Amino acid sequence: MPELDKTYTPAEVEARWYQRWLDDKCFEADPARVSATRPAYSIVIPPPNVTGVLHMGHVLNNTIQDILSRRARMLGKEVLWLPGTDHAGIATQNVVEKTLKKQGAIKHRDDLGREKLVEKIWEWKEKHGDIIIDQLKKMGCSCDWSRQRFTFDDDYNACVMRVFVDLYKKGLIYRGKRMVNWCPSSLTALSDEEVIPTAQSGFMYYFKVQVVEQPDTWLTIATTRPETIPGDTAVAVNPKDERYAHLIGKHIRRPLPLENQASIPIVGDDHVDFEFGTGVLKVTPAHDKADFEIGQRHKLEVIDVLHPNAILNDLAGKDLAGLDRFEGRKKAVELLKEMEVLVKEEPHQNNVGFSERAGVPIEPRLSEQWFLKYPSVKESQDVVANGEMKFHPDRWAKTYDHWLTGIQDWCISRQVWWGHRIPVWYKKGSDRSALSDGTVHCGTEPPSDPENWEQDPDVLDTWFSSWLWPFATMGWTGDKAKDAANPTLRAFYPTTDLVTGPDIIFFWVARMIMAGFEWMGELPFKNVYFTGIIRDKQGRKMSKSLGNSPDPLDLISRYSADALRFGIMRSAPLGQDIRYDEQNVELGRNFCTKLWNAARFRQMQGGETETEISATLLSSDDKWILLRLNTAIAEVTAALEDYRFSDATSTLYRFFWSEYCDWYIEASKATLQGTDDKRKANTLAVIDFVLSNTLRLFHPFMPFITEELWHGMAFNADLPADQGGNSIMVAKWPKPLDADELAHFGILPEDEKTANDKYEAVNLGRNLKSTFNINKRVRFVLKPAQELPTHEIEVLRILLNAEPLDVDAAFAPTQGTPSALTPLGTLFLPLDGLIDVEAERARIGKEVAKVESELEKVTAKLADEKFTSKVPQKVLDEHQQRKTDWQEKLAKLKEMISALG
RNA sequence: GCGCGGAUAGCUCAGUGGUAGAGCGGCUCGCUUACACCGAGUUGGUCGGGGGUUCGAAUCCCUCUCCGCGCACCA
Repeated sequence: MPELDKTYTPAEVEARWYQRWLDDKCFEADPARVSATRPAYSIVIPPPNVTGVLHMGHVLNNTIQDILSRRARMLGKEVLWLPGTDHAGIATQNVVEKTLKKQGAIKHRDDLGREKLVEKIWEWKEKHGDIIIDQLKKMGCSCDWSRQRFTFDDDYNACVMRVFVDLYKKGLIYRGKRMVNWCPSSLTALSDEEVIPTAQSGFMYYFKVQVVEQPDTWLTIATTRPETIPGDTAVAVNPKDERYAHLIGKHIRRPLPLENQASIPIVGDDHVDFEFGTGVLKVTPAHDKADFEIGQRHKLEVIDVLHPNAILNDLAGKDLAGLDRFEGRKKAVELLKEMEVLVKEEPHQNNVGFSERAGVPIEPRLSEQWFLKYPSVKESQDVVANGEMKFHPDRWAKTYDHWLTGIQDWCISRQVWWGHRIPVWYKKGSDRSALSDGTVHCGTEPPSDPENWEQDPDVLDTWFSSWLWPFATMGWTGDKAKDAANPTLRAFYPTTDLVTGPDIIFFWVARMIMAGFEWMGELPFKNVYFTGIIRDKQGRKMSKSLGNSPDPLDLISRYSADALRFGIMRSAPLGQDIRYDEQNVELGRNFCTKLWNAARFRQMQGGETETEISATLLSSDDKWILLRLNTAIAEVTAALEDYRFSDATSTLYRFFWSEYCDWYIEASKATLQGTDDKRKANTLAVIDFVLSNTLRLFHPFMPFITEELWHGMAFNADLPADQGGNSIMVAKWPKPLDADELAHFGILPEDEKTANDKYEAVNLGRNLKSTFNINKRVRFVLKPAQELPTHEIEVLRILLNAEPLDVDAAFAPTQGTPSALTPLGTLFLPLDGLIDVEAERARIGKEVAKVESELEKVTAKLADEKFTSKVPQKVLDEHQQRKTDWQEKLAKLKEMISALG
């Protein structure tokens, strides 16, 4: 056995093993190896932004995927964890544009033009694209890097084009002039999902307008956006509103712009809520979704008073033109004041939609966009509703179902340049509003006479490429015969698990399911695990602007990747948000150190790795730890099968730290420090057995240190290469000893009690020592309740740190000797009158009080006829037994007090 | 407004009808030949409030309060 270093050096170990795993192609999936006895297991990574950097959310998400993948390998499956990145259209273009502007290279993207800018973005991608991938590698992620994909790869691009053309031909993609969410910063349309409603404190402005036909009548209108008054083309009231109904059909004078105070109609529309504001609504069809609909119903004029970048245009009038929308608001209020029509302004809370990527308020805007009527909606809804696809936690199924029920068409076009260009060409000189077969071309290839055509300038929403991820990454071609012969698709689609955040359930998960059905005829994954959101200690979401997100790479360098992984998994209960606390990572590091030292301890006992355990030589402690190991294996296995990762880590922690290290190893020192070589070798065999199982149980969580120790302890030595000889990654996942094996070792369930009783006696003895402030080795005397083997006495002595431990059935303590009732008998701490009798009396008195109170409770219950007559026999027996136990204990405690004198 | 989570020890969380738990922290001891990134001991709770069902409720029902999230509305 090679000797382990005194201290663990994770940085060196982690780098070395990761390279070795890569060299040995340990992560590479081979569809040819899939068989009935070697089933496939697959996950596709939620592709991070190609120019992004790793954050804690990635750590959580990818640790889980790695745990699932690594365990699947240990279960003997052929595993494909398929990695890659996405091009994140708007975000990436924003970053590059901003950088170029900062460098002074451009003022506006038009200065460079489409081709040049896209070139610059590619340069950026080449430079930054591998950062996040390298970071995932630092975490230990066991992805098949040979299959790494990017949403802009040629093959992938072809999939996107094919899908667009297919949907277009099916009539599901159409072009329409509609109100969309417009981002004035990125100058593009956004889908509803990319708009985040955000509470804003603003003002509600009340202003009055004159009814043209009745100059004495004034109406008061409430608005939050006075700058859009020049775009008003009507005011609306509810026809059922008695205050105003008689005015329908008349007109009011629009106050702005000053040079064009047009007369606009008063219309009746049910949309108006007469409880809200004044019950009179100004209608701006160009700048509000609801207003646009009112406008449609009443055939109102549409006046767009904003430039695309939200600067007011000439139609807003000379006072407002050229102002930004927010400055324009102030100016409009001033003008209303000057005209003396501003009635009041009140602070007002409302929700304003913000662009998810650019962080600015979006502007509802009428524009020509491409829309998609979602395909395969019913299948997608059913597959989750009927439980064929499982969500964990399953409450997300309800959210998913709700969204699909009220689903709206998806605006898929974006007015940026970094993205998949829409494969539609228009015949030059043709009228785009009246397209026909001859004037529009939609195809994966340009028209044969490209000089006569112009391609649509728009690109597709990034999610329009991401929704194909589960099969486009596997080489899907859309050709039935080819795809049927594609070994990767055949073996690994549908994938097994998807791990993602619930915030992208609509953006991504739902759409992937639809795409799966539409083009593969099948669901894309069988289980979806939704992680929680990582929050800081105060419960705030982690964000760049708050600066409360730690850098995972920094954590790795300070604590190791294993520590980070273990720490984050320990604090991530199923379905709940995670309070991140660096202490958990520190605890992960401590755990690694403990593991390292426990392995070193084993090595220091010498001897080769022992494999044969002799049933006849097993001590009660050996049997106990084997039973505890069985429980731990069963618990961890069950927890992982239910995606309860933090439960799994709790079990690992409890088993290893408290059961194995604190009790078993300490107890086995009786043997290891003894002179019986046969027993010693047998205990070492038990230790090796337990450690080799422990390392395997830990491996999915802490891949590096477990691999290092697997080899360091030579547990790989006698194993075939593909079963752990080469790497712990493919060692067999532990199984509890079955009934036959337990019988072979002569282990009975009640063996657990034998050791437990002993440990309880130890606890009580230690407690005695600390009560009397004894911190040296001292003499204990046990007056045994039954005969004890010498080995057990030696274990007791070591655990009690007693010198000596006398066993004396006839022990007659001097008055005042502290003692404790233990399952093994009465344990005395003879201090030869050195103790404070009063302190001891107080100590036992406290215990008496507790026992008396418990006894009182149970006695009262048993005296209550309502209780005894209604309760099941089993519960009654339990209570009876409890009463007897407390009574006995009380009697003995009283004896102890009287023995004090 | 509708829906979904959550409220248990100082902190993070287990605990779905039968004697309230764990880890961390705090405090007190201790460098006993694996480990001070450690060991031993100890201290912490009328289980958010109120009502109900029950012999018995942290647990089931009703109701209220507070925190978080989603959807709708948002003039």
